[in-house]
Amino acid sequence: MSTERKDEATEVQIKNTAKRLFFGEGKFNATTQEIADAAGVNRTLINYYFRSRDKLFDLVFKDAQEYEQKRTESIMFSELPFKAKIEEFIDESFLMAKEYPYMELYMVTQFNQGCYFKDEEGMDRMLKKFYEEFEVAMEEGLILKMEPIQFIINMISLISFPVAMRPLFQKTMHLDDKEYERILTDRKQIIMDTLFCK
Amino acid sequence: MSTERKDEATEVQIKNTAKRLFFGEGKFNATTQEIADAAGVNRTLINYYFRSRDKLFDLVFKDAQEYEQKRTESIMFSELPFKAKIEEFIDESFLMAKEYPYMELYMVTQFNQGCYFKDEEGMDRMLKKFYEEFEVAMEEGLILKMEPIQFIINMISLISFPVAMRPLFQKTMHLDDKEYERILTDRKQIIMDTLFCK
DNA sequence: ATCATATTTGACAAATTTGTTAAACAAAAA
DNA sequence: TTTTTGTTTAACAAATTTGTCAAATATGAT
Repeated sequence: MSTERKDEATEVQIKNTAKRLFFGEGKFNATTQEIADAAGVNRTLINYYFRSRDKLFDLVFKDAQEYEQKRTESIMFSELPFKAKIEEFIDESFLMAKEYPYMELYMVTQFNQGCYFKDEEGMDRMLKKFYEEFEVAMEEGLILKMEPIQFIINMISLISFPVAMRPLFQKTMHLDDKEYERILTDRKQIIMDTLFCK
Repeated sequence: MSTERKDEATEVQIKNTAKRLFFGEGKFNATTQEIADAAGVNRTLINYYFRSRDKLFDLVFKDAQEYEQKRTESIMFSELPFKAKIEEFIDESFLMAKEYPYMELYMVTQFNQGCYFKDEEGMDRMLKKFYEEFEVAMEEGLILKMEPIQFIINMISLISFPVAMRPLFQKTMHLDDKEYERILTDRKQIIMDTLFCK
């Protein structure tokens, strides 16, 4: 029996390539052949390392979910004041979106096709914490009076949508890559001004 | 040569079913067989009426695009004051989203796979008009000072995202259908409060 | 060097999906 | 009725995609 692998470069290579294709280039329907070609390996290796195409998909999806949740948790449970947390979250989100612009979209389409949620408990803990801090911020007059859920929806929407919808926006508004990057950079302040009263 | 058809019920039936599957249920990868089954017709009829699967897809996509643009145009070129136009737009969007929750998402994924835009000219005219009215509203202090493009992004994001992301949100936040409907209803006022200063 | 194990490859089989064709069927026109 | 036109079906062919298997190759340990 072998518990260790001498060279798992290929396995990692395949997984990363799949990640890049899905999240980086939006090729949600990439075939095993396309993935193998892009990774520069034989197609059969995908079956060898991951048993099936679906298994590979699930794995990439799970990893992404975990990563995103950890990232968010580390911000939300930090010692930063509420408003700074949101700023941090925006920064992180845009950074992520720069490398993997289609990730959010992929997550949604996966959920649409009946996908379960991984660490539900962790998410609940985080939401609870958020709700508490949100109440305080609202009392302080930092935020317009509203249900916390509405604030969350506002926040996620303002951050994620322009990233997920980028190709649509760019084409509709005739914006080149450089111009859109600038707009996204400017957005951090815009979002903060939109979310907070003062 | 035949310019008229005695009974185009089947053709319409297929098109509507495809529309429902794509936009209503989010089955973006539905096969011709699935579409035919859902429509209760023989699969070959899809080829008979639309020549190929792709042609059917293109047609449904084009129709949806046209419809959405017409809808928006009729509001934007109406005699309503700026703020009322936005309200109208929100109402229309939510109504649309109720029947076809996955439409926005579908549009984006189509654009991601390199799709052209239909009536570019019409869109440009509309944007120009919007920019003009936006400038006025900003001068009047109705809106925080920002680039019009940022306002548009804010608006579309706040409206469309919670609709497109509904399955994700609902599962994450443990909300049943009724509760989410209520949240969407409440959102109109929230969005207006978020977009406008007074 | 030999052996055992891990990795990679090519060839093949199976499944899925799409598109074509010829024939059956229905309905209106001649 | 016969003909014509339009519609629907079943059977087939082609293409695509996935998964399996045995053989080939590499790599490290003995």
